[in-house]
Amino acid sequence: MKRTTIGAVAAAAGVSSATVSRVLNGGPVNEATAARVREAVDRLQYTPNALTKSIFAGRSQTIGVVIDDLRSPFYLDLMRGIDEVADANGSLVMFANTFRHDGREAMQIQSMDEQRVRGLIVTSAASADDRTYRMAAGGTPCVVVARTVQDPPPRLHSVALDNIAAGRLMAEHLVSCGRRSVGVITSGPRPSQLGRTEGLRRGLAEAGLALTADDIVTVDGDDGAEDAVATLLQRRPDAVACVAGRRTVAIHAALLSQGVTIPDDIGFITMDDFAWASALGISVVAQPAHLMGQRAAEFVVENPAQPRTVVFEPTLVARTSCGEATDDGAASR
Amino acid sequence: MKRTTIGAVAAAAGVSSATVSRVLNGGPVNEATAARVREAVDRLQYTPNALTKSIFAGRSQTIGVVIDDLRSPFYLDLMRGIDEVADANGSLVMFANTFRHDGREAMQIQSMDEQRVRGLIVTSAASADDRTYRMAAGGTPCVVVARTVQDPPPRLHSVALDNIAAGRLMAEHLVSCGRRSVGVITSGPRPSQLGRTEGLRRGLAEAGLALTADDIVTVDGDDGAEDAVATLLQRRPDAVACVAGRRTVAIHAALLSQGVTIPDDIGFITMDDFAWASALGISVVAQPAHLMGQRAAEFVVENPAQPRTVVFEPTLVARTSCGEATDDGAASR
DNA sequence: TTGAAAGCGCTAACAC
DNA sequence: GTGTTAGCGCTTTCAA
Repeated sequence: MKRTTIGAVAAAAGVSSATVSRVLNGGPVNEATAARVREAVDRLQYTPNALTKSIFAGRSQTIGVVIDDLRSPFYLDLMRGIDEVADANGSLVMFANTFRHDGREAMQIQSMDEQRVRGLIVTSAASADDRTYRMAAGGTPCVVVARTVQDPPPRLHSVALDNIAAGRLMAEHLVSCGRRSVGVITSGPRPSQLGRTEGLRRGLAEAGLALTADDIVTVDGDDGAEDAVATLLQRRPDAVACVAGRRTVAIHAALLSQGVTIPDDIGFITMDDFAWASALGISVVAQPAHLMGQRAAEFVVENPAQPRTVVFEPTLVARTSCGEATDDGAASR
Repeated sequence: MKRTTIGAVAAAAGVSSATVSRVLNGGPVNEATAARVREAVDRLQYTPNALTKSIFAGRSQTIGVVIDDLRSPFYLDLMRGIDEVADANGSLVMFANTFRHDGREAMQIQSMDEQRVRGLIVTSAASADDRTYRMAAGGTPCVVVARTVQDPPPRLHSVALDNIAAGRLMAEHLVSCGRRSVGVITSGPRPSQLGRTEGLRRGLAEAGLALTADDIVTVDGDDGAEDAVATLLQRRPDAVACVAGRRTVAIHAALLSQGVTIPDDIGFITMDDFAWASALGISVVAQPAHLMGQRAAEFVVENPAQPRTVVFEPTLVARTSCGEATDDGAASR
């Protein structure tokens, strides 16, 4: 199953392979010769080998993305943003899903490096940081998403969310809807989760409300949702704030299955907007995921040497799941 | 920004590059020499160039996926299935999103071919068929998803759904819930849509119910949902069947915004299961998307010469959006 | 404007 | 076991 090579085309057109290369990549070539070459390309159905090309360039035209969990609405939108600017820049995107399987991350990043990707976008845990540092040091622009890195070396950029502000937004909305004791669901001690929880704490504190360690529970995957919610409900909160966007479905289902009604018994707010949120009346704090993806890809394409960091502001999308907001924060449910 | 090459490692270890290659890829090497080489690899942080490797193999280890629209729950699950078997086979997946932008498809397939992907999985329109045929003819295993191809050449496989059965399932459920006049929403004259509509027609016919051309309207993107639903509602159907899974959100929203209540005024059933369907009580006919993705990737990995076709059976996931089902099909709402 | 030749980083024969 | 020598398919000097 031998493929047509540039040499075969050259032979068919009666020119040298250098000439074929020139007509394909735009060098100075006689129009008549060029026409002959193009005819041969068509006739032989020649498809240039991008792999070989990349050997010369030193790298491919592909942008690598190592992602946590494609199912999360946030990552989906992020991907679309990345894909858009990749496409606009003649790049393809190569993609690997870690499914939060630690250890897989490092291997996948390594694979991307072996593929000589034009740039790397990672949404993974800090565990893979040294591999990323190494890649950046090797000259590949890297972008860490959803997390800032301290003291980044050249070519290591980040695109993040102001998580404190996100938590604060949640708290303010909850308070303005008259909620006074909120339970928090987090997916673990990652920076984003910690930041949002801290924001929540501060926002609540400003209203004279305290958030104690007991008010915060950790979900362990979707399967842990029932347990987490049951634990939280024992403290009889009047609202639940979920700072782990990817667990929204499971937490919401658990809430309902425990027999509470939203927003009458309990208010509910979560992270990341999603298509069905509006049908369900679920209030959320949204990240500009699409924009963040675009920005990340732009960092790759522009490839600045100096490390860049951009922090986006979250926005509140108030619907009905926390009750009605009032200016003075009085209860209105 | 020169990268470490195999030659540099060889020099550092005082051996030839052939020996380095052997320790990396498992050839017969003296353990002492091997140790020295590995030390040099670590010290120099050598990352082999997968691109160059692929030149020899004639192709890369990457599986290409050209997808319609990542946002659709079906494609998301499909991707996860593909990714799983790719990962298990040491392959990465390279991905391009056409967003149904005709013409982009052909270009993206061409790009995949230039990347010498190990195999191609396409979910695209028939418009790109000749490019796919050509790739298959060139020796690259290709899998068309969600559509069967007639008279496939060697290495052109397909993974599809029994669309007629899907439509029939919808019809049967609707009928058993006592619905007698159903309106259908489709996204256009693609084989899958046509098949499901035909299945619906047959299923309804068996219950003595007719489906006329006026009962079928086409949505033009999410923005067309309001119009499509308004048109359909003028005929006062007692149920709406949406055979375009990707439009579920928009159609559902349009239904509500026109003031109908589900299932009291109108029954609603759609294609493809999704995480929130259960919270919303929406009945669906589901495709085994995850399995289909796995199967598609397996065809690529196994690379049989003979064209293979596998047609999956859809399943009904009955919830509450059509009312309660009864055995005799009497109304029960 | 074109061709010959060198070489990108690696693997695969073939000797030793 | 290990080194030498050819390439893989392409681009890129350098002459002509």
